Amino acid sequence: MKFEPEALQKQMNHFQNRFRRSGLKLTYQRLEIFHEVAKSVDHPDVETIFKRVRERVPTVSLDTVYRTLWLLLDLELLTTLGPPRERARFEANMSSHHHFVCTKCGMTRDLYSEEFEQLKIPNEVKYLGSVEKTQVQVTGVCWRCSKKVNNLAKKTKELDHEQRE
Amino acid sequence: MKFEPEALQKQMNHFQNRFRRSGLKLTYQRLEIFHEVAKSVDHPDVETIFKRVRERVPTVSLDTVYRTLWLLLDLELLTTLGPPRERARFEANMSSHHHFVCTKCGMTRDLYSEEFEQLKIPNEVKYLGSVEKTQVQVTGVCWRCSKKVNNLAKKTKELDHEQRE
DNA sequence: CTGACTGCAAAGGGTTTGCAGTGCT
DNA sequence: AGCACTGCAAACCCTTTGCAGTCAG
Repeated sequence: MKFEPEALQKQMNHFQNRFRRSGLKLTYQRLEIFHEVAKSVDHPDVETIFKRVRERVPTVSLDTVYRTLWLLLDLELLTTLGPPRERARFEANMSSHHHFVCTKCGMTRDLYSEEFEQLKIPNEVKYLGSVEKTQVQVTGVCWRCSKKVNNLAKKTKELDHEQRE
Repeated sequence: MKFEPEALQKQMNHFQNRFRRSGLKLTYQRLEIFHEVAKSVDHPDVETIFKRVRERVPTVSLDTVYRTLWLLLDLELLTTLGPPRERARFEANMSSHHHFVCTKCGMTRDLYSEEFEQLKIPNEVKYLGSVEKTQVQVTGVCWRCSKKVNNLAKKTKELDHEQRE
C-alpha cells in the first residue's frame, strides 16, 4: 500500500478493527470498496464506486458493491447524503461537518465551520423528536458549472453527471 | 372548494397565474396534484402523492403524476428535498426554511429559525462556487419512533415507511 | 378546432435476490 | 473444513417513453 495521509490510515485501521470485532469476514472486495469511499472527496454513488473499484479489482460485481455498502452503513462505517438507501451518495467522513452542493451537476464537498457547530436548535423541534445531529447544506453553483452556463447561455437544461476532479 | 387557510389559497392563486402566463394548460389533474403537495406537510414522494390524488381523482395515472411533478419543478412551483429527480420528496413551500428529519421513518417537517437565516458562510466556499441558499437539516428520532424503539427494544431493524399524521 | 395533455402498456434502468462456487477464518 | 461471501443471472421495483384518444384554450 502506497503512502496515505494519516487520517486515511486511521480510518482503514478502524475499518479493520470493526470487522474483526464483529466476526464478519474481511474480504479483499470489502476492503477495496471501503477504501474507495474513504479516500474519495466527492461523495460518489453506487455506480461510480463500482466503476472506480473495478479499475483495480476487475472481477467485482455490482451487486457485491451494493451489499457491501449497505453492510458498511449498518456497521456505521459509512453514511449517506440525504435519505438512506436508493440512489444514495456515500461518505466515510463520520465526523461532524457540512456540505456545499452544486445544483447543476451535484458536485458535493465537505465544509467545516465553527459557527455551524454551535447552532441553537429551534424550540419547535421539541415537539417533533430528539436531536442527533445538525447539518448545514450550502447550495449554489460550482465554478465549473457557472462557466459552462455563461458559455452556452443555458442552452442545455439537462443536469450533467457530476464532474470528477 | 372548502375553506382553506389563507396561505394555501395564495399558493393556489400563484399556481394558476403561473400557468396562465406560461401558456401551459391548466388541467384538473395538474391542479389536484399541485394542491395535494401544497396542502401536505410531510414532504410526500411520488408514490404517496399518486395514492392521495387517486382517492379524489380515481382515473389519474402514475405517469401523469411524474410528468406533472417534473413540470412543476421546472416552473419553480415545487422543490425537492435532497437531490432532484429520482425518489425525490416534494414540497411546495418555496420560502426559506429548514427541516427536521427522523432517521428511523423519514418523517420530515419544516422548521423556522431566525438564527438559521443568518448563518455566515465559511470562507472555503469561495473556492467551490457561488451560493444560492443555505439550509439546515436537524436529524434525530421522532417521538413516535422513539416510543417504538423502547417498546420493541430495537427488534425490528427495518426502516418503516414514513408514518403519516 | 387543434395542439397539448392524459392514460395505457411496454420499455428502460437501477437495485435486489436465489443459487452454486469460492475463499476467509 | 465450514460457512459466510462473491459473482452471475434472473427477478423486481420505480421511472420513462410511444402512441392513440381526449380536452383546455
